[in-house]
Amino acid sequence: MRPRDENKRKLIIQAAAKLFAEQPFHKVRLDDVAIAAGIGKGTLYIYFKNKEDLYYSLVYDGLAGFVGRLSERLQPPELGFRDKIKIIIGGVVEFSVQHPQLFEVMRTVGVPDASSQWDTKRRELSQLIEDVLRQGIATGEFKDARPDWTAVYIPSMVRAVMLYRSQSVDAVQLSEHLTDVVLSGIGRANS
Amino acid sequence: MRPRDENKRKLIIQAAAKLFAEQPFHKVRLDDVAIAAGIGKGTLYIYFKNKEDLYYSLVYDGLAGFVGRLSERLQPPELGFRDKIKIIIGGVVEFSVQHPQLFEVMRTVGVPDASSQWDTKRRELSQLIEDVLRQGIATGEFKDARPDWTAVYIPSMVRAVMLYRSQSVDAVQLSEHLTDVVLSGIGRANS
Amino acid sequence: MRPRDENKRKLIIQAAAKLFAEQPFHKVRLDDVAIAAGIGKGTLYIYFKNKEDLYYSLVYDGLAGFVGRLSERLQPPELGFRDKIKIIIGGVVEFSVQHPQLFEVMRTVGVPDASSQWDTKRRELSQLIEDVLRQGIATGEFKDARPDWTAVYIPSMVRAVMLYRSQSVDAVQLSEHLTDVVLSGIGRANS
Amino acid sequence: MRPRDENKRKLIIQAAAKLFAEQPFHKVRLDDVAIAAGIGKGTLYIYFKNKEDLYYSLVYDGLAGFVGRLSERLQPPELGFRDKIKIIIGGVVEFSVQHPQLFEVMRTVGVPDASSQWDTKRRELSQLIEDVLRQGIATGEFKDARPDWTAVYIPSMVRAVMLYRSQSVDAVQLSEHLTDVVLSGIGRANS
DNA sequence: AATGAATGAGAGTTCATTCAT
DNA sequence: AATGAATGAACTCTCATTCAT
Repeated sequence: MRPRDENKRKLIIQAAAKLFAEQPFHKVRLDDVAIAAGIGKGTLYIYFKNKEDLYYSLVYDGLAGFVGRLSERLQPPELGFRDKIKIIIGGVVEFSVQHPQLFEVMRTVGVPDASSQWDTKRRELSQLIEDVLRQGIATGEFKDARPDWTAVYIPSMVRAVMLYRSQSVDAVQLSEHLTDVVLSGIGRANS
Repeated sequence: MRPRDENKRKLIIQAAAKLFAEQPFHKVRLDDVAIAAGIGKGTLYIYFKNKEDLYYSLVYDGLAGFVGRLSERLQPPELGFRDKIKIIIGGVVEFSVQHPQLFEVMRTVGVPDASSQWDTKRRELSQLIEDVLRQGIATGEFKDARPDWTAVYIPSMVRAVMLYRSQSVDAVQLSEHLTDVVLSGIGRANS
Repeated sequence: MRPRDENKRKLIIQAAAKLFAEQPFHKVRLDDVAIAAGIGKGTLYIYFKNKEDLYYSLVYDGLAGFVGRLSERLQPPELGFRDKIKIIIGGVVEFSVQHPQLFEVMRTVGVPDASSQWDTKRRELSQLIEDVLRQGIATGEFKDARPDWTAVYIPSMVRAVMLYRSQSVDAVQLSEHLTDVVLSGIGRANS
Repeated sequence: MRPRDENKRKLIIQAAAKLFAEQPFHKVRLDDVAIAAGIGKGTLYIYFKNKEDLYYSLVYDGLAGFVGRLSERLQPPELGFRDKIKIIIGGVVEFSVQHPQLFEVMRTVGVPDASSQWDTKRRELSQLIEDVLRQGIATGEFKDARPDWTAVYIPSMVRAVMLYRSQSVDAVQLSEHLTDVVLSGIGRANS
């Protein structure tokens, strides 16, 4: 008996991510995913229930990894809240640059069953950001009437730039610009 | 294929908008669109070249109307740049509230052929915003290294809130919060 | 608009009957059915819900026609019960000769959902026979402890001969033999 | 593919018989057969060439055992032909009661390659019955123009009752009724 | 001998599109 | 212009069979 190769799942997800990034869901053929992954078509169904499952697993895996890593980076107690915001923004930008497919993929995704796994991870990310904001508000470092909204602003801003301005984006510059806007806004005079 | 009855076209677009808002592109059947619009399936092809055309036309129409109206509202020469930003944000929010389907629809949309009509309109909106920003920068009222980026931030922030926080959104409150963040940021201390 | 051609249903059923008679259910491809009927594959799904539906419809139609005709032939009040038995046996034999595919088809059919349409027709046939038997019993012309069983014997006997002895079957001879056996049995001495 | 463990073969056949009795051929998955038999899927192919082979082997085995046993029971030279008919009918009924699955299974079976093994066994059974009939005819005890046909009637009658009236069947009663019909028929008056 | 992960041909079914009416 | 019956390409998914272990 051939042992279940755990790498194969990863392999499939990678191949699929690429294809889903290039075309919308309905144009991606599982035939092509199988070919790209170098496996048989039937094998897909050993690792994933169906096309949707593959799709959401892919988003989930990517997001879960990212949120996990980001969460760790925010642990050090010596970090100030502004530092944390920088880390968050930097992290989101970095992720969007390193996994453009994945970021791209999430565009097609609607709001799935709010119960679906990947949505849970998305909420987790929002919560992570919101928590940082709330702590900063508590110390008076931030002032924000709706940190829950601000928490969803941040990833969406990155996404928008990557989506519509991707050719000319420098990660560092984008991080700095975003941090600037979020922390200080663009208004200068007559405030 | 030449629209004879302009009303019928609107009818179809309305019916389609509802369905495309509820389900992703590939799950919407033209059969259902025809039924919802109360017309025959073949009639769709009189008014639209194919499914994609219907889809993009729908987004285009909505967006074009919005951009047109917004553009007009920004005409009065007595408006200050901060007022204009408020108008823009208010307009986007208002649009997203009044046409949630349309706003929802755009989620599925990827970056279509950059040449596609609706993308043109999206760029027009971005440009509209960017222009206001640049003018404000010129007068020293705004300070922004990348107004082109900021221009895409704004609609994306609205979109994100509508998408993920839609249950609890009050239009006025959202407008104000957004304006606040964009103009002043959330940072208070140590700036 | 092309009007729904009611002949088309018949056409499909005929083509399908031939194929289902030649091969077991799972070896019949709908592709081939469509080709044989000279229609598009999708058209099948306008007239039938799916492969099973086509299959059972086919059996049902054939059986319904037969039971209807047989029922009429048994109407004349001047018929004696022995005549009626002869008519029934003759009818079943004739049907099995004229529609060998259909008879053949029924072999594959299991006992479907007892609720399925075709089973209803089969029961109707059984009942028709049973009624004749019961009437004959009432007049003393027949003696049969279980006319309900005898009613199912008769078609099954025809079926068996057609299935396993089909090369050498003469309809008239078979009818007479069956009538003989059913009415008189084969025992002669020592009864 | 050479059966090493004769027990395992039996095990598989038993498990398969149950499944094939419950569903038509094409709905039975070898996966399920393997699970039901408590063995690996690949093991099936050690004992049987393929799905069809398993299927026919199953029928063959059951039938072969039955025909063998029946044949023995008919050996005693002191038996009269009527006794033999009773034994045959009783045997068929008993078999159909004890192995309803197997009996049920044979329904799906078409006329396979007339060359297939199981058909040979079926012919053997027919021949066994026909021989008894012919001997009875020779002694004048029976009168039957087509004992070859009568030979196929008998099992088919049992099958039909088991298939369509199975809930209410008492083996002894069925045997007696069948014997009655076959030997004496149901006609009483005016013969 | 035994296994079950892997395979991929082939099946049923859907649905955007066409076209006769 | 309007229709919906007809189409068939293309899809997802199944499952008998193979084969590395």
